[in-house]
Amino acid sequence: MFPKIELRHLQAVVVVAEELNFTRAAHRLHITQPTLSFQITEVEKLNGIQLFDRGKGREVKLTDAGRAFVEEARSALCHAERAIHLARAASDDCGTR
Amino acid sequence: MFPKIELRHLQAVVVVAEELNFTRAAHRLHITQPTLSFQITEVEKLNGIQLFDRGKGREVKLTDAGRAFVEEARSALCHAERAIHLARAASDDCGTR
DNA sequence: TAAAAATACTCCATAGGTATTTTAT
DNA sequence: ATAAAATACCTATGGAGTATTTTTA
Repeated sequence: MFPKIELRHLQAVVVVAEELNFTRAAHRLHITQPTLSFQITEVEKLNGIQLFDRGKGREVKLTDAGRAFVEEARSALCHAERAIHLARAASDDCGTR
Repeated sequence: MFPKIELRHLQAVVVVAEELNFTRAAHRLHITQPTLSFQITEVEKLNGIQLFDRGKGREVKLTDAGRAFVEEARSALCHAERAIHLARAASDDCGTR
């Protein structure tokens, strides 16, 4: 019923998918590489899915499951931000009415 | 850039909006009423928005901002769940291929 | 006075960090 | 030899709980 992840996990997966490099992704997210590594592993373990192939060497690749996940994750993040923006806009309307 | 809330907050707002009663909503969320009360306040404070009118008495009402927020929050939660479902489906495809 | 939300406080789980190891170029 | 990811461990923040107070219908 309740998703076993938080927005921070979605954000993490999306950025890693864009960078295909944990170290750079961690910088963008303002967290350390081990923390990011753990977050991704957490998402995969908790939900029984494999999002990235990183078995062979240091090259990080999206799996098919990862690609599907990222697309929806982007939408979720987008709507979450819109929720705040629209609520702010509605509040401001009241202020200037 | 990064939303100052997590999915649990979105879930909390959505359920309170449906119940219009913090105690019942808390039950549905499997948390206590004070915890829920605090979560909602947190969302409002951190983002400078007012989602519920609960100044007068014990009647809880959605504000305009709240209504806008809830709609997007539902979408965000929906996409988050779909992210997991689709990823699982993609994984299973591989297994049965 | 009863029912519901808010407040005060306490505590523990866990998110995040540092240090290190492993691995593949 | 280097660059990047994983692992181990530790700490501190804050998420969640219990107890209590406030409020109004």
